[in-house]
Amino acid sequence: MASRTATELTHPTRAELRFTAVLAALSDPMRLAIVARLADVEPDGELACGVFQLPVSKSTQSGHFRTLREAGVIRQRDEGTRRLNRLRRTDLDELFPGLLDLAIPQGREVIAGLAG
Amino acid sequence: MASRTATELTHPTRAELRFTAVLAALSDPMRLAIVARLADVEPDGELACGVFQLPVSKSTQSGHFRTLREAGVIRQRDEGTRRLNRLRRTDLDELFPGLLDLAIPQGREVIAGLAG
DNA sequence: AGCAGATGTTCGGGAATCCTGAACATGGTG
DNA sequence: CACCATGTTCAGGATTCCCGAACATCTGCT
Repeated sequence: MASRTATELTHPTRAELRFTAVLAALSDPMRLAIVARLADVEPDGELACGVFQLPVSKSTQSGHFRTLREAGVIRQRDEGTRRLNRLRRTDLDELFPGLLDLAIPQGREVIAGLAG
Repeated sequence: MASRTATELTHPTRAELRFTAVLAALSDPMRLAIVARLADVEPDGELACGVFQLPVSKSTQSGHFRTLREAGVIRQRDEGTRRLNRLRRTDLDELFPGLLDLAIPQGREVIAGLAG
C-alpha cells in the first residue's frame, strides 16, 4: 500500500519547518498521543501507523499522520506493507527547544485518558 | 460597546487551561503577532484591540481575540468603549513553561514581516 | 438632552477544512 | 494465484474561518 507512486512522501526540510504549522499539528489530542508514543521508542525507534489504536477511523488516522509529516513533526518511510514513523526530535529541538518536552507529557496524558 | 450584556467575557480558570486549546490559539500568525505585542508591554501592560493594525478585517480580528481569550492566552476587560488585553503570563508559564518564550519571538518575526 | 464619532461585536453567506465509510492500491503469505 | 493486512484516496456532510454589513455601547460636543 502507501501508494508510493501517487504521493511521494514529501517531507519539509529543517529550514522549511514553520512554527505555526508545528503548533497546529500538535494542537490535536490524537496527534499528541502519536507523538508521545513515538517519543517512547526514541531514538531511532519506529512505529507503524497501525500500532496506534486510536478511537478514530482509519482514514482520519491516516490524515493525522500526514498532517504530522507535512508539518515536519515526524518522518515517514515505507517498509513493505507498513509505513514506519519516527519523531524528528533533533530538528524540532534545534528550532523550537523545549516544545517537544512540553508536548510529550501532554500526549501521555491523552493516552492515559484513552486507556483509563 | 463590547456588548457586556450578551457575551459576559468568560475566561477559563488556570485549572481549565488546556494544552491543545492554547496550541491551537498560538498556531496562527496574526494571533502570534498579538501575543508578541502584548509581551512587549508586560507586566501589567494592557493594549486595546484597536492598536494592533493587522491586515485582516475588524470582525476577523475580533474573532482572533476571542479565540485567545477562550483558550486562556489573554485576559480581557472592558474600559469604556475599549476592550483591553493582557497576556496571562504567570498562568501560562506555570502550566506550560517555555511555551510563551518560544512563541513570542515567532510573533515578533510575524510583525517584522508585516512591517518590512 | 441629543447627536455624531469611535470602538468592537454579531450575523449571514461563501470558501476552506475535518471526519467518516466505501472503494482502491500494494505487499506479504499460504 | 487467491487472500489477507496495512494504508491511502475519494465523495459527502458537518464544522470552521473570513469577510462586509448591520448593530450595540460608550464618549464628547453643542
